[in-house]
Amino acid sequence: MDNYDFSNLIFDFDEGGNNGLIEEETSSPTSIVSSETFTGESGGSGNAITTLSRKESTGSKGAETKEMGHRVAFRTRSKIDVMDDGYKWRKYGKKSVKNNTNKRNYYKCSSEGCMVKKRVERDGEDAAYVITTYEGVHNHESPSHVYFNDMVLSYDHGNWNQHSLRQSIQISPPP
DNA sequence: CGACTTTGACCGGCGC
DNA sequence: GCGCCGGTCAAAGTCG
Repeated sequence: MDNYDFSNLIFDFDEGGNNGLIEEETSSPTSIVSSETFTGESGGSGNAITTLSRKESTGSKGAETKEMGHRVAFRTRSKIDVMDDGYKWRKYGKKSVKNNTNKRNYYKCSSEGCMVKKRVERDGEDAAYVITTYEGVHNHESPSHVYFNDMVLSYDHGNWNQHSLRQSIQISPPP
């Protein structure tokens, strides 16, 4: 399992219906959950780039009733760009951001009816790190029946608590 | 032959 | 109003 190394997990949970529910003034909207329970990175997680300044429109204007769905950002250390999480992803775009010299890849679930989008970006400072951002939820079962981490996040007064984070990545695909 | 990847161009939103 | 940035689409090409 040297392919994936969960040194830093960044959960960027954005719900459109945050009607004043989560209104932290200083707390950044981006909750960083450093989970070292995975492989106990040996000094890997040295610098945590928590400055993910998201221009969240904290301004009043709700108008967030749009179907934003879920947005989760994983920052992992992997040798490969895309992590095979069991779903089939179709690349539909590649762009280079200014903040990052590397290119950003855009993936979309190949299954019909499943408009889940995935954004994979490589860290500019640490090429070993890959930032994968999932957007949306799957409407269908995984083609390979993969049980990813059973992570149940509970929002508790402005703090994300990992209620149940199992590190057992049980992948039982057909041989 | 089919599905998927690749790359450039286009469009929209936001900032100045 | 213009320019910049980010995101998406579509056509061609490639691989299995």
